[in-house]
Amino acid sequence: MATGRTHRPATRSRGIPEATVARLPLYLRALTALSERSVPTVSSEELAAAAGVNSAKLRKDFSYLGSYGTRGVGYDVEYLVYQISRELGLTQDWPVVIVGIGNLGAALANYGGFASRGFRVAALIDADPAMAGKPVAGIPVQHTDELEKIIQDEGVSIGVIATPAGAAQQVCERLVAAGVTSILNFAPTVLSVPDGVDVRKVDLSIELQILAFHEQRKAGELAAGAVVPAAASRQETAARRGAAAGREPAADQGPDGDVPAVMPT
Amino acid sequence: MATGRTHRPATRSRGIPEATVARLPLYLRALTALSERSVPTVSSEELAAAAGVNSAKLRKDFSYLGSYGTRGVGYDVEYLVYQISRELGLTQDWPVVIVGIGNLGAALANYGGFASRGFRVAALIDADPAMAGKPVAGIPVQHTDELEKIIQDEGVSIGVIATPAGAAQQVCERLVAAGVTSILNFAPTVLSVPDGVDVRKVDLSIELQILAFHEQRKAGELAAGAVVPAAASRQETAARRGAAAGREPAADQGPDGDVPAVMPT
DNA sequence: AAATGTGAACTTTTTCACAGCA
DNA sequence: TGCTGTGAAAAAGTTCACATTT
Repeated sequence: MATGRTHRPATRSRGIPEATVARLPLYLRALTALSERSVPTVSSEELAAAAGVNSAKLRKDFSYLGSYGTRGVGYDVEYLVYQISRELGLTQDWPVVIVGIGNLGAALANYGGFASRGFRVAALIDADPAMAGKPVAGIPVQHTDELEKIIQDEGVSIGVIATPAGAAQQVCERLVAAGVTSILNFAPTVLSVPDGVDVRKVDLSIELQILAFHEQRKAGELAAGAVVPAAASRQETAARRGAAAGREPAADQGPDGDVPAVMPT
Repeated sequence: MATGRTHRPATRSRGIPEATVARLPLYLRALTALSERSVPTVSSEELAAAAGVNSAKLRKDFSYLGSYGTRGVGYDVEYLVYQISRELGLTQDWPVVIVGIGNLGAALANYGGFASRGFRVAALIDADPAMAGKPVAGIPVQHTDELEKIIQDEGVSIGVIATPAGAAQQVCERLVAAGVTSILNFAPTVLSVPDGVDVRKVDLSIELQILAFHEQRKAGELAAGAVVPAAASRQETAARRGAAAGREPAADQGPDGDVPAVMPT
């Protein structure tokens, strides 16, 4: 819509598909693990297995970044780590504020994966005056009154909302007004933001509900000679509805693709 | 190599697209809010706005469930709440165990949205003997040794893993061996599970990295006459790479679709 | 008049399969 | 020979636009 350019990517299109972007952190994690084990190169097959995707997808994903592999050999681990990090913007410093230091906010502040990879917790903010000054994960909690000042002083462009649902929209608006342009929302609400502001949502109960949906399906299918030999008759099996629901096999995927099926037994 | 059933869904496919399933909890939440305000009916337009999607998508989604609306009128809120709940399997009781009661596990145990909507925290499990018996969110923590017994006794089919990454795969295998067939994984690892077991992953650092990617793009695009008038020159703007990257406008989406653009300013 | 439900067009994502290169 | 990189095909998801129903 907005841009008038609707012709085919004429020359070198820098447009990485959203689905690919969402998988880059996955590859990066797998690569980092390999790097720590001093593995010098890796094939698309191996890396794909480690990341839990299929190798064709991985190769296609990488092809959007450029030609970073060597035919007949594979990918240089260190080099790929660098390329993906740079593509994701992790070679720069991202100061982040966490608003709402309840149970979840504290967990986030303590979460190691946050601090690594270029993200730095610039401030913890809570509306409760009793929390002010109290250190969480070694960082003193500051009062909401300070929000705008902190964001401007630290140059924060990414905010994390871990407040109750009722406070989220208001916090969001203050963050945005102060200059934040990317928000990670843990509150179970739909946030309204102006154009140009990115919101990503993490919702625990939604994930559980999706699992429940598939779980129910499995219960309904257990008569049709499916998998899952152990303990299958535990549910009340309320799945009475449409006629014999002969859909897919029971195997299912995670949020963004495949889950490698490796029998541990 | 588990199931041999690969035939096509023969007759009336009860197959609800995965993307639709992922949005049902969103609709349900919006509907529940309307229900609490005693709103009797709602149009696709209104409901879509509340859920943060577009109305055509919502109607299409609902069409997979059946014809639950009334032309010229809209949808009966209570009726839809019931239908979606049932479709998601939330009309039955889902006992859930949470393994790993650190900061995050405790946050999850305390999270209200968990307990509502059919999910019941059947047990909190931690490997630390010092935690045993200590109540979290009113539920005494039990030791990992009890894991199998709890799952069998309570008929648990959904497990939540909130352990450190190093313990996750092992916990996962014990859960699965004991009969769990759906897992919500908060540990930053790819879990290997047998066929027929569902895994969904929630990964805080991945979400942040995706935000960083888009944030970097914005910084690189700010020369091209984009949006974001306020405080735009804060980043180091390392985005020097491909030639003039004239892609989309700066507006972006969340994990599963649209973000309503409502200027608060 | 208003709003659903849905074929059809379109877009995005995944998968296939193999040419091409080290 | 082995593995990448990628066109082309297939599948999944989204949006359009309007016939249909209340």
